[in-house]
Amino acid sequence: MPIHQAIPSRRSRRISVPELHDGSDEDLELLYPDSDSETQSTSSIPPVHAAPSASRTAHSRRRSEDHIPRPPNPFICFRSEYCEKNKLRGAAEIRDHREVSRLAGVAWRALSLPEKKKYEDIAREKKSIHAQMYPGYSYTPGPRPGMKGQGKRRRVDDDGDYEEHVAKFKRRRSRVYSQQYKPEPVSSLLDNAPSSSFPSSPVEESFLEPVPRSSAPSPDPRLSHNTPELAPNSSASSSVSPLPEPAPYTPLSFVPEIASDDMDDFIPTADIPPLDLYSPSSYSDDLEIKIDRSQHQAYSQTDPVGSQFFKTGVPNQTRDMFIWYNSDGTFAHPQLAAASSSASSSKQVEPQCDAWTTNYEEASWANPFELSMSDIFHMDRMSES
DNA sequence: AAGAATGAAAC
DNA sequence: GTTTCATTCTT
Repeated sequence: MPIHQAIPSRRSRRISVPELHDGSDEDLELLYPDSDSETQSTSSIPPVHAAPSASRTAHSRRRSEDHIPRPPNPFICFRSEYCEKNKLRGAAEIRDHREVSRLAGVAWRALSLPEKKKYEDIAREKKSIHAQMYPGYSYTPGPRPGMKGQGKRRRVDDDGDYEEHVAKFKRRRSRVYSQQYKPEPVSSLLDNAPSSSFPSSPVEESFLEPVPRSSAPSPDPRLSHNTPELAPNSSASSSVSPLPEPAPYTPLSFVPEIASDDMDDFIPTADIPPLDLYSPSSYSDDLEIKIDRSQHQAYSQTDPVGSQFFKTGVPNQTRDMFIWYNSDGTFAHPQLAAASSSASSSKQVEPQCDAWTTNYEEASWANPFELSMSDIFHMDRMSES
């Protein structure tokens, strides 16, 4: 591991660090897993200035010696792990970390809520450790562009960068959009196709209109017993389905409202994320599956999971691959589970959310990616306005 | 030094 | 609402 030098800061950031924590290296290790607290010393390194990340990583920006990095957010935690796992596995190595970030983003968005929560917990934990270590810490971002003669604003108006700036803005918007479920006209999608990350594919047919959220599938931990691998290995990807035989797919109460026009029917369901680095070049658009999990701010009791939409024409079997199964082959999908157990019910089964707080991987997920990632087409939504 | 992702926290 | 910065490491 390369150790980056701490570079003299361009401006000193004030961090109030009134007291030093009693600094256990364990804490450090937890917060910054990669830092080797051992090498660092013969003890007594004042952990105060010890924000390991500050010197080691930190985006190679100039930071003062005693800069204290922010605690990582859930996504950053996820991304780190994502990187690590793939490194370990020796999966197709992607050097360009911009690409890694894109893929991590895809994976993140496809993550189930319980899985996401896992990283939120991790982030919370790190945050709390951070707070222990730096009691008086408060985040102090650099100067904002608003004031001052745009001193530090990223130059965007030199027509060279403007487009990129816009693109970036839209990208950012897009995730907001996906979180908020606002419908977007197809045309704008076309105009703003995500470009490089994903195959430019026949977007003509658009997906999009978010289907009214019905209660989404959720795992029922009570029915499962073991902990399947979260991350499918890419190697296994070719073998299709050691999965439990899917029951006939019967969209119970979540039959999508079909918007007539160019709107195809979408069937909301669930999936697991690819915890792997897939080369975008391996994507193909012959099978059009829309992966679009919405994110919810709260872990709603009734609608805990985001939705995913499949285009019409996707074979039932394929769709079924995306449905959650328990490891014993029973349905994790609350509705399907209810249907199979009691014929009478079209009523919804409320997922047990408290189980989610502790059991992240209990339910076995049908792994759509075992179909091979190449069958999956992801499309970011773009939004203006 | 920039950039790619998302989210927290600060303006 | 908008900006920075947290992680990672190549380009």
